Amino acid sequence: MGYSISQVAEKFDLTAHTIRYYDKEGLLPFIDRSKAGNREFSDSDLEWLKLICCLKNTGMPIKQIKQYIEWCLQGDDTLEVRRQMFIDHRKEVLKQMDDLKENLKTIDYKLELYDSGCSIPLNGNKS
Amino acid sequence: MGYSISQVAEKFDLTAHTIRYYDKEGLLPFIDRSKAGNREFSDSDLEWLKLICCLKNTGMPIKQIKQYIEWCLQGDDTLEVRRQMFIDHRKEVLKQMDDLKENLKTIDYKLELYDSGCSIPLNGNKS
DNA sequence: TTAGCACTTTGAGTTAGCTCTAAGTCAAGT
DNA sequence: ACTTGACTTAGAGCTAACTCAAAGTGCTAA
Repeated sequence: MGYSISQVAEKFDLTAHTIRYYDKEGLLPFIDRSKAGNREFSDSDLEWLKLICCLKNTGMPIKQIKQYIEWCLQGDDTLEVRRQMFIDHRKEVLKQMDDLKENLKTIDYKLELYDSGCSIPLNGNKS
Repeated sequence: MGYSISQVAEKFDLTAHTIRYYDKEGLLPFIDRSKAGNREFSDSDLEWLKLICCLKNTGMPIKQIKQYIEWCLQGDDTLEVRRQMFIDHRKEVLKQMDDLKENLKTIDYKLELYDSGCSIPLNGNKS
């Protein structure tokens, strides 16, 4: 039977609109249809969508995800370029984590000032 | 003398356009002007901008940052609401770090598959 | 004094990623 | 047969955050 678009939407905390948008953008070229023309997601499709969400949530643009999907469809000739994409993207994710850690320090510093009851946290007369 | 907009732009890896946009949106109501009408940033202004960039880079919308700036200008009456804002935002940053860690696992798993030379990483015939 | 450059403003345009509407199809329940 | 509800498409609309263009001002150096 497979999953309907609304079941998948619920599972992934997306809307059906968004999933159709991803499909339209070429991110889901492998989804089967029922006789009525409705999308039917298999378990393997859910794995694909999970990866797509992972890439999207780590800041990869839709267009680049689409590029990756196209490489996948092209077969083993693109194995190396796909591997390299993950290596590059991994580096960006690590950068994001570092940046987040740095920014957390700034936030914690501000919180210390607020918690200490100091009303002049930053510059003497405005913060 | 203070810093010109282009000096600040360089320092923060922003464009002068973007800084003017932030100013227009009410994020920089404290910047002084030279006789010629040009913005002159003080060291204290740079601290403000640093905090603004920190909040922006951790996903806070411009409108909410503007709200914070307005609270700051209102004085000590808003100390508690500002403190609470940082507490809430800190929680969101921690959530982002957790999500990033989870997604990194997925990426590392894919990389293992690619590195092991397996051409069928996800679902048997398409990835 | 004139050229050049960095700055100014207003307001329009761009991009990404949705988000929604309209009009319609299909299958199941009463 | 009819209603209900989930699905379909094409395409328009929306929001956030820039990004740029046009027209103009004011300092500085030759």
